[in-house]
Amino acid sequence: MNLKQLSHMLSLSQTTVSRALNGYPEVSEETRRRVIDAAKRHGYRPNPSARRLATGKSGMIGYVLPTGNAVDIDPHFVEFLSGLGDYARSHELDLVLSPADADDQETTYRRIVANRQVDAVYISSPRPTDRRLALVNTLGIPFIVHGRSEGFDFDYPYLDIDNEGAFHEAARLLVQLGHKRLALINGDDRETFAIHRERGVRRALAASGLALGERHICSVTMTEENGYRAARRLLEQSEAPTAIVCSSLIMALGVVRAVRDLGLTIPGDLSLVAHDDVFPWLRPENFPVPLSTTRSSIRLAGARVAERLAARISGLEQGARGEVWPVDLVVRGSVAGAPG
Amino acid sequence: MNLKQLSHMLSLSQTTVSRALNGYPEVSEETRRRVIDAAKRHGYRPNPSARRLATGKSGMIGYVLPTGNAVDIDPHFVEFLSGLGDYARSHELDLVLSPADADDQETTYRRIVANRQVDAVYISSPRPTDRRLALVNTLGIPFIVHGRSEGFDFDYPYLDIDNEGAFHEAARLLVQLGHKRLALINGDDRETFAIHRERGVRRALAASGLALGERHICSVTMTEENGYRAARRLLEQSEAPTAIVCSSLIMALGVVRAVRDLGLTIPGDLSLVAHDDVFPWLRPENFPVPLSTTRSSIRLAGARVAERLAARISGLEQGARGEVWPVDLVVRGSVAGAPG
DNA sequence: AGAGTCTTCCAAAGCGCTTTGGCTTTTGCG
DNA sequence: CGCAAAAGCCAAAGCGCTTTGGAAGACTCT
Repeated sequence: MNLKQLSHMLSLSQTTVSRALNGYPEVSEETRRRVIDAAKRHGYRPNPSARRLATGKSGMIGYVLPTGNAVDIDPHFVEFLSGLGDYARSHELDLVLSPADADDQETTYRRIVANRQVDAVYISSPRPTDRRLALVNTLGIPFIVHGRSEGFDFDYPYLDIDNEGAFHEAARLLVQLGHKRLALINGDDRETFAIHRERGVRRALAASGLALGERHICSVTMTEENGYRAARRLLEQSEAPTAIVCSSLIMALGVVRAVRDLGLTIPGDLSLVAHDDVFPWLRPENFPVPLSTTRSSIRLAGARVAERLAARISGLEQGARGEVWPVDLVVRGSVAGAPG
Repeated sequence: MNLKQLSHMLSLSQTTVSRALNGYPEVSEETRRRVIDAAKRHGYRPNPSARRLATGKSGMIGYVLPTGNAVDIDPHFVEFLSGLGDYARSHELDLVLSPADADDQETTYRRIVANRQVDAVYISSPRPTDRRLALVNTLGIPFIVHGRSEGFDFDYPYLDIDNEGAFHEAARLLVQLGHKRLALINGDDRETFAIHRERGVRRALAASGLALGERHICSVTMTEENGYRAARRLLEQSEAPTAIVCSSLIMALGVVRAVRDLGLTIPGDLSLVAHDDVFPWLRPENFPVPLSTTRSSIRLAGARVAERLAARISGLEQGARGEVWPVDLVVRGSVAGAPG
């Protein structure tokens, strides 16, 4: 059933039917009802390809997926996706993933914009002066950044959590508990979130006249193994930290293993706080010693990004509004006063 | 730059230019060169919307993403996606994720097929007589199933791993080591993979006159917490198993924790084997006691599915070819002879 | 009553591509 | 050399929608 057939069977022109369906005012309320009714009855659905060709709108949102043999998709992605899907489903929005060479995403961005394949895109894990951001900004497609960049002279719309505040709070708590030597096991420090987290920790330490030693900070991709290695390295040095703040639950798994291997205990010898993005399959309260966390549901963020993307597409949201979510500090058994 | 402009500047008709570009034979080799050359020089790229409207082909593959408040996307998905992306990237294939209510995916399948939004779809985590499979089969869109269904009277193309064989091998090893009481911590037993795994274990036990007790089998969604609970339940009963086969690394984390909480040891009191889909962020060799696994890279499967999907779209692959990958059994420190 | 203004609808022109059917021009062959 | 077949190209008709530019009739106002 296409527009032609429908309009013919209503003895109306395609114009009128199209307008009636799309809510234009140039059609009487009575005809509109008649049209909508008939459309529903016959299960008419406008052909998206045709509509897209005519309007340039696709009803999809895009994400450029960095790929490559050595490139792993972050497991956080799937949780974010769950949230995005939750919202998108109820609005008949589809998500198109365009795989791109991790080292050349620009080509892909240009392609999907030039082709009008999607109405909006989102960008995740941005870095300071991230090229994707600059590009997308000049290309003029609606977008939202999940996370934040830094060092640009223009504003842009984003959704981020208060990474600095979260890690500041975590570190402050540890300092208050008497810890003098804190360490940070961070994610890739080329990404803004990691920079912010480090900043938060440093600020908390500085407030008490302490500092984050060169050898007390690690920046690695967030795997269990890297968490283990980092922890061993930290704990086996002479000035071993008495508390560790860790950027992910997955790495925290490794930290816990390292602590055990070294015959130490949590929180007796080491206090541990990690950031929790809220995975259904790995929960901090179920760690051998319940893990204190800074918690923020990445899934909710996904839903919110979808919502704002939809709002931008429809013109409901405009401007470069940034949105920063506060992060909960959840204290559990893994922190205690400094030993000695 | 569109076709009209390009053909005009070449003093050719749109017909000829289009044919030259698409490799049709009705055009001389010389003109073809000339056209291709000009197209490249001016960076001409056919408008996909227009092409899609004319041909009905979209150059995208689809996946219906089950969503809902209580629905979590499987973390395996992201690894599969990495593989899919690897292949898709090199072939300029995009992936469109259509979120659907987990309880009503049919509507979405019908929509994306009716709208010709994608050229092919894949289906994952199928169940016996899975309705999606029957639907997609009648809708006549090219598809591939990742996993297998059962109980249909038609054949279909799929890619699966030898789940039964893998778990058979694992169980057989344990039996050979003298274990009499095996337990299985399985995934959702409404899904075929879980059924196959159980079958494999049973077969191995039966071969030695043993059986899988009613109380020695669990079927749960694969989270750390569920692994822990299942293990406790198993190990605290009177006829506690001396060996456990477990359907995922994530659950195995929970099992390890439970074993510790109970003051037992691996492999002294309990032998453990788990299935490993090969996550970059969690590796069996890094478990407190290196974990024996049945291993199969789900990422490679993703790449292969993409490859076959592409082949089906282009008509290169036809028929209902099923492909079953063997699974490696990797023995590490977590298995030993039965205690006592 | 006539002019001007809404209201309601329509015909037709795109959007940019593919493909059908047909028209010249070459080519092959007796 | 003449004729049929093949080669090479083109004009135009879709694909199914949106949107522009009217047109016809109903209404208001003086």
